Amino acid sequence: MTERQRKILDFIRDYHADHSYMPSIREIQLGCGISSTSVVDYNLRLLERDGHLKRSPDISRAIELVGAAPETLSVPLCGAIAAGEPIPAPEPGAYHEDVTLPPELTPRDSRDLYALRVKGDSMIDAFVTDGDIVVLRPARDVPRNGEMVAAWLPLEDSATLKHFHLEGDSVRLMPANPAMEPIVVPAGQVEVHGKVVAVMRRVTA
Amino acid sequence: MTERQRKILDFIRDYHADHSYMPSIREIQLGCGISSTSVVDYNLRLLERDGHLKRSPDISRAIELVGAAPETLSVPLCGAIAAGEPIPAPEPGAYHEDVTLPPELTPRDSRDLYALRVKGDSMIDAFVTDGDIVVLRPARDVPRNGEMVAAWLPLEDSATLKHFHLEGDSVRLMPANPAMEPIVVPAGQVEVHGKVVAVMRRVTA
DNA sequence: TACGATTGCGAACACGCGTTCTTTCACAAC
DNA sequence: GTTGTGAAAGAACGCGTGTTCGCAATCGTA
Repeated sequence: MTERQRKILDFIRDYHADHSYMPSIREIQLGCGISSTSVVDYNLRLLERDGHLKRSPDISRAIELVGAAPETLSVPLCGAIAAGEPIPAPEPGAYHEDVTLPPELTPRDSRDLYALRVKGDSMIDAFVTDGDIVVLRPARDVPRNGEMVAAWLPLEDSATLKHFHLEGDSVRLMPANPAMEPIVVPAGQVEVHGKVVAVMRRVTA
Repeated sequence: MTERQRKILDFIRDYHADHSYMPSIREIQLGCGISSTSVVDYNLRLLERDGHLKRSPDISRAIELVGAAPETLSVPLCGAIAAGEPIPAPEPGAYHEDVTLPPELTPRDSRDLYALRVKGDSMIDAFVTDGDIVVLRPARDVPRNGEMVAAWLPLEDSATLKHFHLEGDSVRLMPANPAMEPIVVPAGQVEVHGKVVAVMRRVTA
């Protein structure tokens, strides 16, 4: 990519950040110190050929930045998970707010994700503490050993975040802290509601 | 707000989500089933008066949505922090990529934020583990007791994330795990490079 | 009923703005 | 040399598009 093309691309990005609409060719011309609109058009054509942007012919300010899409994903914050309380099912429409997921936290398969706010310090053994937001994917199959899951124990009426291990007919729920005892229950006495795919925490201190 | 105005606002939002540029008045006219452009202009004028959007006169497709800003914040990912290595200073321009911060993780004062990727498990005692992204604010004053900080020990040539406690002339760096020993050093032998304001983790298992 | 304010409609106007044509210059290939 | 190509410049063309003006329909108020 030419120096001039990079300058044009940066200008478009900045312009789009300031206003939320796109610059015209003549504004790009002035902003980048180019002496003709045809040169801007020429370079925009090359930038479109290389996939850096998309243009709609004959339409004013119709530039789409393709690579710069923030790709943020909104997932419903369905409630809270705390020791002794059931895990809310990911019911669409039953949530109050959305959590915006940055691309760094977005997994490959982003369907049906939901988020829960962690209440209490009952899961600190898995690097998760009070106030954290955990992002979960509904468990459609048996988790692989070692995955962090939201496990629901019907007999004890309690839920917790643990590492999942299937050993024969029993499930071992491993805390991350070796000083704490794992929970071992028959496979029929545990329901995996979701796998943890991301954790977010705002440190307020 | 009129039914028609709400319809126009929704159409603009959808259009802006599809393309990244704004619709023209005539496209709003067609999209909302309005029979004249002047009606669109009239309602846009009202919407601008009520603060729902902003328009730049005589400029094509120059509509700015004011209330609908996702307010995501990009902060530079300046490098990694690992035991035994220095903490990179937040040098502008020296970073390679950006991290998008969702509004849930954005603090009130969002100036000069920077992010570091945690390498190694040397900070697991503060709910932070390998691969996490920590967001820091440069320490402009003495942290309050209890704040999580990135502390740099010149004598040991090492950096770590700990809870900060100032006690007289010495600084106590407290791990979150009571089973581990705190570090107590004279105040002159520790530099606080930044306060942790957020933590993000993608669980890959 | 009368009247002003609000809302809506259609058409013409005028400028914004993408496009295109011509020309120039540098550089490489044959 | 000629030819071809990428990059740039300037000017003109013409459609895209915001703006405005006149007029009708509706509604509240006196």
